[in-house]
Amino acid sequence: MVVIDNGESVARVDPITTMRNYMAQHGMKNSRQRETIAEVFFEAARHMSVDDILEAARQVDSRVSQATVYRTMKLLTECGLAEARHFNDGQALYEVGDILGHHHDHLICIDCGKIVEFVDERIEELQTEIATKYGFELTQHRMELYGRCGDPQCRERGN
Amino acid sequence: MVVIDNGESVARVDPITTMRNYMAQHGMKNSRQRETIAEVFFEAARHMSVDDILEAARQVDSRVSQATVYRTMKLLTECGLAEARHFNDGQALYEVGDILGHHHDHLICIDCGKIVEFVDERIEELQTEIATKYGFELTQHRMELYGRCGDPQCRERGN
DNA sequence: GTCAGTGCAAAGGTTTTGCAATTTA
DNA sequence: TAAATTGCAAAACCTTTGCACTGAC
Repeated sequence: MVVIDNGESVARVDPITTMRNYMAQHGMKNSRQRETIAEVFFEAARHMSVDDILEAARQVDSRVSQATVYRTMKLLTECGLAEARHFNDGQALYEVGDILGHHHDHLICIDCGKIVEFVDERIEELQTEIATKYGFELTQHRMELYGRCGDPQCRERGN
Repeated sequence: MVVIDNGESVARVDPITTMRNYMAQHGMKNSRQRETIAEVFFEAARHMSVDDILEAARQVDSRVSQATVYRTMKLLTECGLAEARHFNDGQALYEVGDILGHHHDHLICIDCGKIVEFVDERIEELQTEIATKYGFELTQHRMELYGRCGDPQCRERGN
């Protein structure tokens, strides 16, 4: 169960229920694999690649294939329950969607790969202002800051 | 010839000269293909995929291969003369680097694919502030706003 | 003449897809 | 039982790379 507190009201969204509703509304059938994949993904609640998810799902049920993970994550993305990120132009990383957690942006260490999530309301407001200025109706945005984290334990790439 | 006006001083950077200097400093040889590719890329000065660049280069010199375009764009990226963008997780789009044009962010129409470039100093400042707050030394950032452009001529995707 | 650059095609990595078999409702 | 889902492997897609040949210095 995830709680969203947007400062005005509190909504409770259960991702598994949301997924089931979405499937029902779209003439889709549920399956053992989809439930397993969704469970491990929402339980971990962190940035996971398809292979991470596959590995975790197989610990619960060894009969899950990579293709099904790809298909299920696409489904969850369509629901708005998951979002794909491409920080490094390699494998996509999935994280829980805005409707479950708070929207946030990312700060990524170019040496150790550490990812910090943050929100800054001033930036959110400026983004809307800029979109409006150019006649756009904003639907989504992506902001990623890259730098060196300065952590003493930071291991440079290649170590 | 590209002019950079950063508000304090004005520098003139010729990309072809910069590329030649870079190659000389790195024990590389120039070639007919590299000059052709660089010429068409800097002349167009817009977002171009590798295939766009290949097509344009072949109109000048039919003996240019895709592999050489990839290799040359990588070289130009290392020089800072070009930057790769991945707006849609498909083919990369290249644009001229910050040292040639002003740094800018992007507003992308999700219906017609139109790309608007913009700069907002307030956002630039906030980004640095946020990175500092989390102990990061900012090296680079990426901000993309997605929405509907509201243009009457906007053709929805798939048309 | 030497060594870097090229073109080609093959290989690489990630994601999608066709299809027969299976599972769900 | 009909229709959607699965697993497998092949294909698709973008990009990189090995190698013999070409071309720049």
